[in-house]
Amino acid sequence: MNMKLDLRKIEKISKALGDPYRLKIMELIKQQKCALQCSSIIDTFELSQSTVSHHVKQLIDADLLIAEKDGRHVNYQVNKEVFDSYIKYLRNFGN
Amino acid sequence: MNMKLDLRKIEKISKALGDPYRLKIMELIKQQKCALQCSSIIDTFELSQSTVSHHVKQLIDADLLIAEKDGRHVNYQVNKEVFDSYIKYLRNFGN
DNA sequence: TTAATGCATCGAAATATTTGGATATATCGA
DNA sequence: TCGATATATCCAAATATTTCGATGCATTAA
Repeated sequence: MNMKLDLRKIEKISKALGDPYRLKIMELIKQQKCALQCSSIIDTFELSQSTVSHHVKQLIDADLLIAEKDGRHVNYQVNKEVFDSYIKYLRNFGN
Repeated sequence: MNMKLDLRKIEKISKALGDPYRLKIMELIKQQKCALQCSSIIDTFELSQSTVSHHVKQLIDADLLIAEKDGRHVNYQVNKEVFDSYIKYLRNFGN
């Protein structure tokens, strides 16, 4: 797909990744074979439900996560395409 | 070199990249053939010297920039190694 | 239909970040 | 040496983010 992210978007993605809980949420979701539900995330941290929801929302707003509603639950998946585009941008600075 | 960054470091790097001025500073420095001086950065933005200095400091603290003193000036360079390690970490999420 | 569950949103307090002025320090040029 | 230049640091104000309790809303189970 190879989308081109503008600077505003790069900033948003970076900001979303710049928090320890959000990084751990990403890792949790990555480690799942299948998509993860929010309640599992809540069980993992010493954070209130609303705080976890807020963090997850930021990851979704940055398009790092894809949310899929499934009845009462919501399943989250890593948006690999956006990660790839972010990495592509960062490669400008590396090798 | 292939250094392994811990989560705390990943967070710091992400946070450093999560600001529009700091992203533009990185781009400015990248675009230089040779290293850039702080005064050039200040001329580029509508920000005070102390604010620019503060932003540059955060990039240095995250090891995204290498500062080299040269008389009255300081030259900045992108730390490609750290970018590569950061990209390597992010690749866990992408492809 | 009603109660319970899963998640989102609102509002407010606590905390962190951003910003610029003032000042410090080091170096250069005259 | 003395004044000017380049950058860093300190402080405080402005702004943004994080956090949680309360509440709302949709869905499922009884």
